[in-house]
Amino acid sequence: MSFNESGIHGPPEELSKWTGFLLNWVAAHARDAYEQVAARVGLKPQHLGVLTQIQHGPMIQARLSDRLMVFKPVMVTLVNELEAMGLAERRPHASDRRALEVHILPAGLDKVREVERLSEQASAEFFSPLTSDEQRTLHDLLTKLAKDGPTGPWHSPR
Amino acid sequence: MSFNESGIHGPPEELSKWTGFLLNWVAAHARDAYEQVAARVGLKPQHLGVLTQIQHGPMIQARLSDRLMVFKPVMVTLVNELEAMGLAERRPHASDRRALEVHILPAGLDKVREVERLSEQASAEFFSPLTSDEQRTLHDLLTKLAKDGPTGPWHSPR
DNA sequence: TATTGTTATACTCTATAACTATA
DNA sequence: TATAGTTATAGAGTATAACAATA
Repeated sequence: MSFNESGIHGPPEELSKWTGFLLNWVAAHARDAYEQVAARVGLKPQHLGVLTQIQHGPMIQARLSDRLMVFKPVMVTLVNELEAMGLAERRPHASDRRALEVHILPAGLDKVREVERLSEQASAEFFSPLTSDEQRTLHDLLTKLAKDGPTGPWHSPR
Repeated sequence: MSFNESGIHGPPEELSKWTGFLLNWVAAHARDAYEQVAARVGLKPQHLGVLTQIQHGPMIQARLSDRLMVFKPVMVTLVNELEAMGLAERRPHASDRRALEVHILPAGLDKVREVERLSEQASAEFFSPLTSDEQRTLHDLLTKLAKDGPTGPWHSPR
């Protein structure tokens, strides 16, 4: 975990006051765990974001930018890298000659499946301090916050 | 909220699978809420981190670096800024002539108190989709993860 | 006039290195 | 030999601007 992607400030001792601090602390470690999973297959989380989005069918780059909430220039780089690794490829769009569809390749699908396996393991380990019931409860509570909270809709970059 | 401090990737729709994704999504918004609180008193979260640490007594810079998990050069800048704003000041350490104690000033204490007030409001609003019982439950579950989980001890930068 | 993809560029944040002074 | 503070600098990551091609 890099410094201060832990969010806000400070180690656990003083996180107890605002639940939000605690939330950030735990989330930072979850993020870290997932980053490690991605690293194990030689990818960054964003690469997996793209592969996951296109695993059941192609998507044009602009849509990927929107969905993954990254700026267009970043998506250019990500797709370049995925092409270089032979995990995905750009193909011209049938009707819109401006657009490029990003298709997943067999090797890309393999990566997705391996990461699914690894991240299920990682997730199980990460939440192991909680019972199955507690894990369900946590999931429900977070879902409520994500749905009803001020985490509203999203407007994409350009 | 800046893009991808949302963590990992993607908007809420697909966050349901791994609780960790959900966790990150919600945490990003909590972080954002707190950043807005800090911004309302003209500070960054890290400034408040420093002020909070020294509100009940001075601390030398190196300790602040450790506690807030930021690199030494960052702490130099933060304390410079706090001094420029008249919220804190450096004073020589009594016995160790290498060290500088960072003391909070009256204006700094005022800021801390105002932020406490504002962030209690913000917190209440943020977690309002949950009942008081649910909020307590969430706090307990997160505490368990922070305490027993792989969020282990910390080794400070230099 | 707006959108897609790309390049180039700026800005911020994170991290390291090197140095002085002191322990 | 190690620690405290500072300066300088390198490197990622994030964001904007501008352009050509197409809608």
